[in-house]
Parts: sequence; C-alpha cells; structure tokens
Amino acid sequence: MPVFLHDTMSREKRPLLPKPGRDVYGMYCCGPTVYGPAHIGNFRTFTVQDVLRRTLEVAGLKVKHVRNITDVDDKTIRGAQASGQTLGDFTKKWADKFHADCRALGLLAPHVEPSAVEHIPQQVAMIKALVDRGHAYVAKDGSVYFKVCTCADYGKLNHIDFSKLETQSENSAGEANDADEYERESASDFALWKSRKPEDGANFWPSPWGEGRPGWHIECSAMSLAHLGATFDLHGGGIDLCFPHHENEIAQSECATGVKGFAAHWFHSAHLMVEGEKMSKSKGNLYTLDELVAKGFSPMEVRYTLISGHYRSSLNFTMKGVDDSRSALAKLERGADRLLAAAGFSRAEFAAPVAQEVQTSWGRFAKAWEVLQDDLNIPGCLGQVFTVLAEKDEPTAEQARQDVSGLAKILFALGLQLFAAKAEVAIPADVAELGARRWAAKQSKDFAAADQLRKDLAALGWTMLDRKDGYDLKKS
RNA sequence: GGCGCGGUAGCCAAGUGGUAAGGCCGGGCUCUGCAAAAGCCCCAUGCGUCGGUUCAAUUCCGACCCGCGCCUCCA
Repeated sequence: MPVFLHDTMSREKRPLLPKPGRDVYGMYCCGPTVYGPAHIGNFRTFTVQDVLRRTLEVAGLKVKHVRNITDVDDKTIRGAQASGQTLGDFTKKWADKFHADCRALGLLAPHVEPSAVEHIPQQVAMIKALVDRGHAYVAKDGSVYFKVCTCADYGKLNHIDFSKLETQSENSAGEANDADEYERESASDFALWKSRKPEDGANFWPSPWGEGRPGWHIECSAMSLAHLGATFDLHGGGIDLCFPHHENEIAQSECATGVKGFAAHWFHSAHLMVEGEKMSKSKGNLYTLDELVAKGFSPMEVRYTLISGHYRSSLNFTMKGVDDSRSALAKLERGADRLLAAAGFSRAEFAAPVAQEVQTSWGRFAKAWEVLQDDLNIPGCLGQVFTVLAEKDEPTAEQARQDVSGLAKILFALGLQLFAAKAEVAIPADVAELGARRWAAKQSKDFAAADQLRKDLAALGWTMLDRKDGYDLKKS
C-alpha cells in the first residue's frame, strides 16, 4: 500500500508514487532563508517534511529530497551589510547553524541542498525564457516582472480567480502594494529580476537587463528545474508559502518550460503557535532550538513535540507540551527496552537493526504503520504504538523480534532516536561523597542517618534514587 | 469581501454512521525502612449550539455561535 497524503491543489488525499517510468520520487521543499537562527516554527515544517521523506523510504520508495538554501534576498543582504560581512560569509554562518540544528533534531540531510546564489545563471536563463515567451516584461529601471495575466490558470493552487481580481491594487489593509515597484503593469505582477540598487552594495549580478539580483520566487523554480526537472512528484513548504510563493512558482515554471504539471502533489504544513499566540518578533516568542536546550529540553523532546500534532492543524507549542513529550518519550524508551529484552536484542541492535529475517515484518505494529501511511497521521501512529506497548500478553521471543522490527522502522520513520546519549551531568565530589555515605548508612540500617543524608543531598539540589543493588544521583 | 482551517475529558490530541485511541496531569494499588522509580488499575453516557436525515450521528446535511490562518516576498 502506498503512502497517502492530502494534496493542497486537488484538496484530496492521494497516493504518493513516482511518475510512471521513473523509479525515484522527487520532492522539493522550500528551505530556510539564512539570515539568523531558524526558529521552532521553521523546524516544524522541516521536521514534518523529514518524517514524510523517512516514511516514504520505509515504504520502499527511493526518494530524492531537494531543499534549497535561500542566501540572497532583502533580509540576507541587509543582514550581511549590518554585520559588515560579505553576503557569502554571512549566509554561510547561518547556514552552518541551521545544519547543526537540523542534525540535533535528527533531520536527514537532503540529497541536494542547492544555494540560490549558486543558481543565478539558471534563474537568469529562466527569466529570459519567460521574457522570450511573452510572459514577462522589462521595466524602465531594468527590473523584470512576471505578467500574471498571460498565465491563464494563475491561481489554480489557491483556487483564486484572478481574472476578476486584475484591477486589485491594494491589499486587505487598504495599503498600496510595494510602492517601490510602481513600474509594474498590474498589482498582481511580481518581480523576477530586481535591478541593482545602491543599498545592495556589492551584491549584484549581470543579466541581459542589466545588473541586479533575482526575485525571491524564481529561485525555487530554477533550482527545482535544475535538480528535479520540469515536472516532479511533490513540492512542500509552510502553509504561508502557498500564496503567493508557490502559486508564482507554478506560473514561472510552467510558462518558462511550456510543460504543465510542475509538481504533482502539494504538501503544506500548518503553522506553530507558541503558548497560544501567533509567533512574532514583537511578542518575543520566536524560540530557537538553542533557547529550548538552554531551558533543559533535549532536541529529541523538541522533535517529539513538533510532530505530536497532525501536520495540517496548527500546533500550540508550549513548555508544558515539551515537558509532556519528555515523559512520553521516556515511556516509549521503557516500552522499547521491554520489547528488546523479550527479543533478546541489545539497544545497539535496535538502533542499527534489525535481524535480517524480520526485516519486512511489522509484528504488532502493522496497524501503527498503516495509520502513519494515511496522511502522515503521526498522533494516531503514536497512539497505536503506545497501545501495543501496553498490551498485557508477553510476546514470545520470536514475536518480540518481529515487534522490534516493526517498532524500529516506525521510530526511524518518525525520526525518534531513543536511548540518545543524555548529557552527562557531572556529579560534584561533595554530592558523590554524601551519596556514598548514605548508601553505607542504609546498608547498615542506620535509617536516621540515611534520611538526614537524603535531606542534605536535597539541600544541594540532588535526589538519590535507590535500587536494589545500588543507587543513582540525579539533579532535582 | 475572497479562499481555507478548527471547536473531542484538567491540559495536549487521534478517530469513527453503531456508541469515544493515545500522551501528560490526577487518584488508587503493588513494590518499598523512607523517598523515588517502575508495574497494574481508575479517570468523557460525552465529542461548540440548535435543527434535519437515519433503525442508529460525535461522525452526514443545514443554520448559528466561537476561535484561527492566508489574501504579495512570513516555514
């Protein structure tokens, strides 16, 4: 059974399969603009895309995942100039940070990660094709605009009828749009090439229309064409990109190549709220991964939280939610441990599984897998996983091996790495000393002293957990 | 105004035309010198409101109330 996913364009749930005659499933995801640290809202989208890719791979598809780096636009240029760095140095710094965060969150690296600056010739070529075909025009200042009215089905992704909106010249707030782009023939037209301005500094490139830089939308069209071809299988991004960015991509690509059917499937993920409010700079609730780690959360706990809601519903990210995820993840680890014990596997075998003969089996997790394949229902899948882990009947070793195979694949698809090395908290010498003394007191049944030592430890912020054969010291 | 999403227990969150998964919290029990941890058990006659269709609706239809998103460069 193939993976099914809701498609924004058709508004239907459709199977994800490579185009006939192709054996690789090509997906293009709009990547980050590298002008600062990505926030958890960005990562919700990238994480959900990562789960989709992993799920497709577990389902047996060969996937080519392309995710660009936007390293030339207003924000990156402004940021570079403000920091006194070259655009390249500035964007490299933030791209590196992005990659570090991605690794921490367990995101698989895309197979291709094209840079917009490195694809300027391709963008220029595409703009030239659009001009040649009459879909774009050159303004007096050398900027080039896409002529929306030449694209009959413009608006098809968003189901907007632009033939009736052509005279629109202001946005919903009643403000005139983009005063500096007054040379556009229509308010719906958008920039393909922006002529060189003094504030761009050294960041301009040659083109048939003079020096300048590409508009934002054209980069994704050019890079997807370069790496996946004129048509490919799936295009993803945050829901905010649906309009106008993705609509514009369709128009540019289909008009430039003359081939309809740019992306066969559109995958949009809903936004994140933080503590019940929309994320925004002014509210100061744009959390970065670093900030959450500083609060004591692990990246895996953050990942669990980000995928714990269905991707098409907005998710309210709260600190309590990450706390809940910590408990849930711990429960998952305990369940997995029990299963491993029953199967006679070690944790290492679980992480790099799985006995050959059970590679294809799902054990009792077949249902969880089925649920995941149905529109990437991660919450439903997790619910099913917990249901199985709570089942009372002890599996036989053979059944447990099958279960381990199934669970390992599901956790791989979700990108949840269990038993991840937790940051080792160094135990101060005085705490270790108190612990040792308490253990000794307990062994000699001097409970009064043991209790006092427990209190002493608590005063230092430590908790002692007794086991049958020893004890652990934990920071409380 | 246009396009779209959602309202399910204290919190989070799946799902279904036949009577509500799961996680967190909470309560109980077992275990335990104590404290934890862990395991087990319990925890919505109810799914925004009002109508309709149906043998049967939380699930379909209609209306309404409430919340939210996008509508030109924000994942």
